Amino acid sequence: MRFHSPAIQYFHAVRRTGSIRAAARTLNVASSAVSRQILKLEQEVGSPLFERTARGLTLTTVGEMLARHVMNVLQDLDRFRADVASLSGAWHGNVSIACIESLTESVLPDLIAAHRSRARRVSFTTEVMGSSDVLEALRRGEADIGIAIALRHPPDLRQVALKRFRLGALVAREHPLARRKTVTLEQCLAFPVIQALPELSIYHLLQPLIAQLSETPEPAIQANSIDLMRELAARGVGIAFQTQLGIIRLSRDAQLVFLPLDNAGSPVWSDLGIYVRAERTLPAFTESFLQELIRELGERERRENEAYRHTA
Amino acid sequence: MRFHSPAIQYFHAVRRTGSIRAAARTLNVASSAVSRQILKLEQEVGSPLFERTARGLTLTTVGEMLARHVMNVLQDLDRFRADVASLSGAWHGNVSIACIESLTESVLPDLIAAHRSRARRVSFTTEVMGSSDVLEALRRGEADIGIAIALRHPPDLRQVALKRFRLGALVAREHPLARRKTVTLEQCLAFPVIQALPELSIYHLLQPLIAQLSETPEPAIQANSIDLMRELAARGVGIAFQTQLGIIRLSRDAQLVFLPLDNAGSPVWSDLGIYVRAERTLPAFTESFLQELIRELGERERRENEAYRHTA
DNA sequence: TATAGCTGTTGCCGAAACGGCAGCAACATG
DNA sequence: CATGTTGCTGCCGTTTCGGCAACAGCTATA
Repeated sequence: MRFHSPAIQYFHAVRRTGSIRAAARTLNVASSAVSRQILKLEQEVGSPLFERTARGLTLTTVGEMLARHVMNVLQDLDRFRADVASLSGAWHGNVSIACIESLTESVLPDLIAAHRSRARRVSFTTEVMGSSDVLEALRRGEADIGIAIALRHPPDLRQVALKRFRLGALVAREHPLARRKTVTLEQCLAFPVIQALPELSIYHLLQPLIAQLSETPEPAIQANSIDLMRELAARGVGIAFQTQLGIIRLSRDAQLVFLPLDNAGSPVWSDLGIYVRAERTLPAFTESFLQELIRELGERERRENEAYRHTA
Repeated sequence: MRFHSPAIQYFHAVRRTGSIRAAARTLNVASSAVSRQILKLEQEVGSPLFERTARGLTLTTVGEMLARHVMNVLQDLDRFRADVASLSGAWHGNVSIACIESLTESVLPDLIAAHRSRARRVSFTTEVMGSSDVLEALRRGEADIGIAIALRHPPDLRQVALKRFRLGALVAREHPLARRKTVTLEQCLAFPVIQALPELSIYHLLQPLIAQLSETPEPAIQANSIDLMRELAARGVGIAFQTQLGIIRLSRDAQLVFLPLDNAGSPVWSDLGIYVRAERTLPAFTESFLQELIRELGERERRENEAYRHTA
């Protein structure tokens, strides 16, 4: 099913790899063929699409415009293929997800497992990265669905859902604060804390609040792994700060206690956004999973708010 | 700028004309070339795209899926072209509008004239038709922007705005009812009325209300032209029913009086929707006009509601 | 019922486009 | 300075595209 000019596929490959020869390798054609298609494209558009450097090619402004169009075409072609396939009963395809680390403990594995048990021929590709990288991966067409801390998102992305979860402190069961129902930032800073590095979005959520306080946190540990921070907190090394998306797991082996964070009397929220490329219609099977994801996150949001309502 | 396979353009032409030879004529190529491209497409998709009749070709289910994809591609190509052109300062293109008749008296001509005076190189194509035809023209890609009575719209269209205007009776200045501020349907039916034929959406707005009444309207005139109905009302032939979108014109040569309609004590609304193909990003100059259109209709909605607030 | 006009399809053939190979110059890295 | 990388370009065989003419099937008209 290759009814599109090879030029646009070659262009797409060159944009992704940043090199004509590398693109040619992934396409299994000679580099000269790729080079000529790019030159032909530039001639027809009437303007260079790439800037040539000794290392390879980078997009020009017009090139980025074409990249946007080409991505629209190729993604819509995927959707068309899926539509035709599902017409003959074959509900299969790949859902590619880019998300931040907080989802990996329970939300995503639970959902994927459940979905796979129903639709066995839908495969998944998941990649964990920082919030801004999630948005970038979506823009570049390297993921279908993105889950990230809700920052200001570029206009070519669409926020299909926004769920808010309480930010909280993770402390070991033996920790002096463990008996409390909620904690404030000030109370926490009296103890050793595990700070998130700037590459984690928790850093950007807490930094402005810490800056407002007079005291500076006692230096303990800085880390860039949610998982590592959790394990450190469990060993009593310090207090970690996270959004609480793993209630089930926590209650199972109750080594850790989650304490919702209060600031100036009100909860500290962490907004989780689900994103999709705006100029795109998702294949049916992807859309189906997306709806389940939204529903599940909404469910967890509701459950958490219920659990901590008396602490608000 | 023809970097897409000729196959999809040929397919698009065949779908529009419903015939290979006709498509070939509009494309200035031999019909055999078109025929072969269609056959090649069908081979690559693995399923027939058209049903062959003696009169020509009609789309199969798979064909309609491909038509959707091809339309997405071609419309996005148009947008890309416009984007590139506007990069070099050339802000030009064509805006194609499909709308119902109520807009032709003042809204559309005013807006187009104003827009043309600012952006002289943006041309317009306007076509007047019934509400359901407006939606169909959008779906078929024959118009960029559609304005119609807000019915249930198909999922492949997006309602970008919804404005409500009061439905009212148009009577000549000398008409016995002309002095009233509002009228009810019952009051009107005591006089000769000009009924809209089912092809006009006013028919579908009024019919359920008339059906609720015990008395049947006095037969007078049935018509399918908003303009004709207005002129007949001005000559005292009967009462016409319309949405009031021409305040300015009416106050200028006050031959006619517009009486907001009341039914069971509450106003009768006529919802006007602005539609766009859902799977599409509009070119910048089209989007610009669309925003002006929404603003203008919102403005008129506001003004009318103000003018008749005391009658509500 | 015969005819004229329409439909899509197919063989044939020249022209255009595509792609592979090998070699070029320019630049980066060691 | 040597080596490896980059993109680009003649040369040439293969594939694809498109035009012409002819064919079979259907419809409407005389």
